[in-house]
This record gives sequence, structure tokens and C-alpha cells, in this order.
Amino acid sequence: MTEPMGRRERKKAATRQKIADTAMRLFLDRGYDAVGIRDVAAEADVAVTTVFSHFASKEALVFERDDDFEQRLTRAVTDQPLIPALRQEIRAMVRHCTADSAAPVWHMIDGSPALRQYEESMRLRHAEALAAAIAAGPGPDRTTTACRTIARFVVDAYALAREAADPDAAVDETFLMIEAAWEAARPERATLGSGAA
Amino acid sequence: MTEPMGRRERKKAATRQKIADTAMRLFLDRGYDAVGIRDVAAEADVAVTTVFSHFASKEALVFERDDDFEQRLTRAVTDQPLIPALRQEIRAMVRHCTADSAAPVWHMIDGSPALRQYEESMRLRHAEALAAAIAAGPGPDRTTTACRTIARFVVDAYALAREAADPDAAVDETFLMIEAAWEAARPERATLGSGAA
DNA sequence: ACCGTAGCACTAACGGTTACGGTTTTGGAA
DNA sequence: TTCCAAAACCGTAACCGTTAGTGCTACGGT
Repeated sequence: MTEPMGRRERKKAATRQKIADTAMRLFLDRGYDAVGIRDVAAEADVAVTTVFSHFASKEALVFERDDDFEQRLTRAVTDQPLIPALRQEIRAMVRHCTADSAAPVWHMIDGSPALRQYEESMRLRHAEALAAAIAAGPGPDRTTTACRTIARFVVDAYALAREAADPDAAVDETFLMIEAAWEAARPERATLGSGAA
Repeated sequence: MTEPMGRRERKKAATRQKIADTAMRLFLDRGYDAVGIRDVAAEADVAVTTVFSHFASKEALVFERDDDFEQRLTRAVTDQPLIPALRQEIRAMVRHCTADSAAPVWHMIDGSPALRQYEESMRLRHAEALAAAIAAGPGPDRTTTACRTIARFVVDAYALAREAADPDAAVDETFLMIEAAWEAARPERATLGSGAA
């Protein structure tokens, strides 16, 4: 997986990491809004343009590792049955980001409309990727609409659980609803059909 | 509903409308990105600051009437049974914005990431309002989480149907799933309980 | 050893947004 | 009617995220 990177790639990765770390440190220190891109660039000792060559926007500095999120979701699709596999994955993610160690970061995110909005559209991207994975996955065939719908529901579950008083319970409750929705999406077999593939 | 407005309020509303109309005309004419706020202000013959005193952002100029959307959703909650009432409302909304006359506007929206993102966070606001309305509405009691979940599902249905090849069919299909999810959220009666209130 | 190019720097600008201070308009009270 | 406080609006200048343009340097493949 991690091939021997050349010096160039290593330097690039180091620069990227240095920028991300510096940014996060400044954000947590002084507040997201109080830190400008020029501050981050200066503190990380790079040019402003370099920051934007590594990160598409200021908000992306905060969600540096969002690729992981998407990959964990899409990989969970290969496990069966589908919905319980997704439930477990969502539960793990929610646990991860409601952990005490992550509290300051999420407090910052909740306090910034820009960051919240960015996270939303991130989730939508993930939902699209998940829908594609489900449609291509090993499970029984469903319509495109059903796949996209269930994918949205799953990322909704994450978003809602993150804000709930009892995240674990919220995941369970929402996934009961998702399971029912997924069953209802079986093609044409009404409510009691046996799943003959 | 529409109380007799004084001159001041009428003038204010007129200014707001003039700005919105001018903006939409310019946007459709030259493209959203090619029109600056300063252009809109000049064409509407107002100051830039006046534009922002009426609209919170450039994107808000495009979604001028989003209050309607929210109110239609929350009002539909008083009708029973809940899910079919919401389905009808969503269907009407989808029809409205997939009509030929609205095509240019939605084409513009689809072509601008900023507008798409703005619409997403708008929908989330609507979902929250809907969740509150459902929780306070006349239907049987459900958990807060169940209400928020269903509200998200409903606005998801709108978003997905708007992009589907056959919007009406997509609404129906998604609402079959939503209905099942809502049934599954009944408190503690497992899968076959009779709904004794 | 050499060349193509990836990575980075620097400056200047663009465009949405806001702060600020001043002017006009309006509704209502004296 | 007269007058006042608030509301609406104006104009300018600035802030900040983001991008274009240009060039330099160090690295990797040949």
C-alpha cells in the first residue's frame, strides 16, 4: 500500500502535513474565523498559493482526512448483509468523532457556519459514492433511486447521531428505520415476498 | 394574512423585489458567475450595502422565495395521515421546479457549485423546521430522533426526485421507503403491533 | 549529464462581504 | 403642524478567500 516514496513525494507530503498541522493548531488556538489563510501560510512558512495547491479551500484544512470517511463507507458495502454492515461502520465513525479527544475540533466546527456547510456537502459527496458502491455491490438489485435514497439515509444517520444526546442509541433507532426502508425497496414483491434472486 | 402595509414597508418590499428581479434577469442573461454584486446593485440603482441589507448573500438572490418551501412543508403536517400528506406536497414542489418554465433557473443552479451548496444547506434548515413541526403536530408521539430522521428523509426525497429521470416515479418510490421507515419508528411495538394510541 | 516537470514563491488582482459615517425618508408623538 | 427617533439607504474603503500569471529550483527518469 505505502510504496517507497521518492524524495519529491515525501517532501510534498511533508509540506501538506505541515500546513494542515499548523492550520489546525492556529484554528484551535485563536478560533477559526480569527485565523486568515495568510496567517496559516506565514506560520507554516509557505506561500499562500502553496496552501491552495494542497487544499481546495480554507475549510478543507479542517477536514483533511475526509477521504477515509468515504472509503470506509464504500468498503463496508462488500460485507453482507448490507444494512447491518453499514450500521456498524456508522457507529464506529460516530464513536470516533464524539470521543473526548475530538471534542475541541467538533466544537470549533459547530461554531462556524462555513464549516458546517462544508461538512454537509462533503457528506453529500460521500452519499453519492456510497450509492454507486451499493449499486455495483454484491447485494440484490435495486433501482438507482433506491440506492441513492438509502445512501442518503445512511449519511443522514451519521449526521443526526453526531448531534444526538445518546449517539449510539440514535444510530440504532435510525437504522431500524433504514432497514425497514431498504426492505420496502425490494422490487415489486410487496411486503412479504421471499428474496428469490 | 397580508395586512395593509404602510408606505415604508411597501417601499422596502418594492426595493427588495426590484433587486431580486434585476439580479435574476442579469443572472439568466449573462450567467451567474459573470454577474457581480456590484453589477446587480448598479442595474437595480441601489447601493451594494442595500443589496446585502435585503439578502444575506449572493446565492440568496436566487432562492428568494425559499420561505414558501418551508411553510408549505410545515403546514402539510397538520393534514393526516402524515406521510401521504407530505408525499403530495413534495410531489407538487417537484412538479413546480421541474416545469419547463423553471428550466433555465434550475439549469443555472445545477451549473454553479456555490448555488448547489447553498440549496443543500437550505434544505437542511427546512428539514429542521419540518422535524419541529412533526414533533409538535397532531400525529402519534415519536422520538425526537425519529422526527428529525423522517424530516431528513422527506427533504432527501425532494432532492433526489428533482434530479431523477422520472421525478414523479422517484417521489413515489422514495415515499414507499419513507412510509416503511416511519412505521418502523413506532415506539416499541416491534413489527406487527396494532397502533393503539 | 541533461531535460522535463512538479513543487513552490511572489505579486497583484478579483469578487463577495462588512464596517463606517453620513443622508434621506417615514411614522408617530407632542 | 411640527418635530424626533428610527429605519432605510448611500458611498467609500477595506478585509479576506481565492486565482492568475510568472518564474525559479530541485528532483526523477533517460
